[in-house]
Amino acid sequence: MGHVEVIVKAGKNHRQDSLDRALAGSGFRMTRQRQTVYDSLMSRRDHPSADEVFSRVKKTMPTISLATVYNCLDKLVECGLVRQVNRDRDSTRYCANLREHGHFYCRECGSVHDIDLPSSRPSELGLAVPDGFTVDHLDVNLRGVCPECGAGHQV
Amino acid sequence: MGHVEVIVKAGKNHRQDSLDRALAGSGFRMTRQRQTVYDSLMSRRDHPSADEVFSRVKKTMPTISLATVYNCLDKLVECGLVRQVNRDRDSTRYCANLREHGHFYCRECGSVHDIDLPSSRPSELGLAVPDGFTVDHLDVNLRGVCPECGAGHQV
DNA sequence: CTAAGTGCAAACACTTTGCAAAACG
DNA sequence: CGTTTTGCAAAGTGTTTGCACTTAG
Repeated sequence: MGHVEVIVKAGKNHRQDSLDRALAGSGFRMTRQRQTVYDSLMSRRDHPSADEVFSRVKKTMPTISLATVYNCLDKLVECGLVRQVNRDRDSTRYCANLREHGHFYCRECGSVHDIDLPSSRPSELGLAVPDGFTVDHLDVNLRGVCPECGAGHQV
Repeated sequence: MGHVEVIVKAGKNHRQDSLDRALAGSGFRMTRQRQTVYDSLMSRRDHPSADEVFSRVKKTMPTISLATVYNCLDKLVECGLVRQVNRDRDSTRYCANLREHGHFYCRECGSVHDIDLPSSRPSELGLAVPDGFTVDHLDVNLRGVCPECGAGHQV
């Protein structure tokens, strides 16, 4: 029990350190709201929308507003701690996994899963990018059915 | 001149045939609006938003409404003649290129370019999709700077 | 004829903004 | 203390919907 405590605390301190550093690095201030939003994202590594983050954060900080959640999320994106994940016209989702990765969207349940990329360089994926194009960012999305939803259908 | 005429006419007839067939195949009716919207998409192979399609189509059909353009585009997507292209929260764009391909978005000018994919199967792109996932669709997006915009910067 | 499609305006969901009050450094 | 950030409500954007009128088959 004491052991678990230590790990959790260490995890949280480390988390807070990166937040502190990242905010400072981009010239932003540390606020209770930003910390709470970031904690919420880091503690559950799913892909919540701003509204879902709002709901979660309201439990520990009932006075926070949705606009502030958007604001905090934007700042976290700006300082590079969080990635935005867009799936068609759905609400933007937020992802605290900074590893280069793509996303799998389940057509049935709407869940989002991270998919590792072998490389972030288009040429290594066999993509034929014509001369003259400079590629900054590669975004790979898969659609289909996740194991939970597929199980029912395929016997 | 006569030659060009013939080609253009043939192109248009072929185009109309596919539209006829695709609509019929999905149980939709042919309308002047759908034909005009489809022609507009096919004649300029760029990636216009619904609003841009609306502007273009209004020139030849001034009474058409934006809602109808959305409606027509949706039907064209449903019968498989057109693909939707979403870039973050931007307006949905529409693409009449049915070859399997990805898209390159220029950060500077916002232009969209088609990028050929070597395969539509994730495994052939080296993507590690965990067991149990069924993949229907693969969507690859690149961000960066296109040749026109890049030229100025890199001397 | 009659079901499907159009055109309009109003509704919608998600996101951003303007501004006074509060809080960080 | 001076800025930055918050919280609220209001505006904005892209898209969809409800409904009377029109049209394709």
